[in-house]
Amino acid sequence: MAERTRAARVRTNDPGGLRRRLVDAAFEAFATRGYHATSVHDLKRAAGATGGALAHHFPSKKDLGLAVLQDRVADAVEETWIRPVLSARTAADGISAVFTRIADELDRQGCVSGCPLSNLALELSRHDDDFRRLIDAVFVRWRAAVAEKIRTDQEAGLLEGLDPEAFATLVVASYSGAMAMAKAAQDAQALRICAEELSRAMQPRSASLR
Amino acid sequence: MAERTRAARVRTNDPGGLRRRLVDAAFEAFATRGYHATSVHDLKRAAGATGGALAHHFPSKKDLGLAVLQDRVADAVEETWIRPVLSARTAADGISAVFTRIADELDRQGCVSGCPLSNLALELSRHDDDFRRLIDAVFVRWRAAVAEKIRTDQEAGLLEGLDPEAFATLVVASYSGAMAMAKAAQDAQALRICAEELSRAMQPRSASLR
DNA sequence: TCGCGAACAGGATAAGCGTCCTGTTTGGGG
DNA sequence: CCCCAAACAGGACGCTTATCCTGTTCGCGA
Repeated sequence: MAERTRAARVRTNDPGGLRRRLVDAAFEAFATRGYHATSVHDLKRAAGATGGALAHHFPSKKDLGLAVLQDRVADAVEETWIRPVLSARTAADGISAVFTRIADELDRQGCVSGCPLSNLALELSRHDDDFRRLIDAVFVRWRAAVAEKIRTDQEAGLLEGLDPEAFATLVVASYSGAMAMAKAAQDAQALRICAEELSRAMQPRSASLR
Repeated sequence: MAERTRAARVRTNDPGGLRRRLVDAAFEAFATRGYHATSVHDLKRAAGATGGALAHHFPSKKDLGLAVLQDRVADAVEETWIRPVLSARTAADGISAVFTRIADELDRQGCVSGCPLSNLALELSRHDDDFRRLIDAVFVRWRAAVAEKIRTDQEAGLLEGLDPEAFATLVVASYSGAMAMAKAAQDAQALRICAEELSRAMQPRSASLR
């Protein structure tokens, strides 16, 4: 049943590489177009894989989705949010910088696809509980990292008067929601505004005008 | 081709009623399961309509989606957010009350389906520009109403030191994002936390601990 | 009362979907 | 070198999808 008429039959088994290409293609597609709006045929074409190969690595579309969440979405949050914030001078600096950097990137690439985690969260949380658990775990990790940085600042005397966990929740919620508005407006301004307002909310409570 | 074997053929033309039932069913389904995850067959069954009737009122699924946004989502935001906030004593009261009321409702009904507008925003904004424009318009209206209430408070001397438009953006973003987290956690706590943090951020900047 | 357009019934249709199956190729361990 | 499990090819399969078509029924205006 294999192809024989084509000139050179050159195939090399590369399980790790093909698997990675499939998850990459799925991450890209799920994050931009959505899980249900993406067909497995699209993914096969994007990754240059055949049905047999896909079925071998991922028996079902759901398995691919779970792999995307574990192998890509979690890392994306780690790279774009957690590491920059933790390595910044202060929590306020880090949070503001992340908002600004992402807004700049969106302007540069000219379109807003939204936060991959939020996109999948809204689409899949109620669809399947396995998805929901993974998504929630990423949100928990995200909030915990921001809260940790805030607490570190407080212990160093750089910040006062905030509940670390609560404010971290506000930060993550603001980002997620601002990205939703940015996606609807196709304009990153909402992100910059929220960054500014969060900075204001973090300032120590002394008499100062704007 | 019509049914003749069935006992009593009782049909009454009710264009307005059937149309409303279709849009209701679509709103319910799109808001909870999502647009792409809902088939038109599901909608026909939920509304008790036949293919011919659906096609008569809505030539395509997209037409139904646009009607849902115009006739239901916009009103839902008006009812659950804009009117309560505008009619509250102060902006701070209104915002806090809406967060709390919705959190209570979610606890009572035991599951979190999320904000209909945000759900559709993330799923459809990049899918189709007609959807995107309608969604953005609702966000704009939403933010403007909250900003208006804040400005009214300021003019009455009840509030100071806030940029109305900017803070309204933070409020809407926080709600949208907190609802996303609540959906992933299936727990309304994120909403209560954000309400509390927004209240703190609205307090005049005097020396007071928590 | 009657006619005509709007409202609706019910299925046809073609394309697309996710999954699975059989067969072939690869490459590392014995 | 050989062999066998893993890796992959390619398509069949059954089901669902959204749309559309023809035919029937309703109900308002005249």
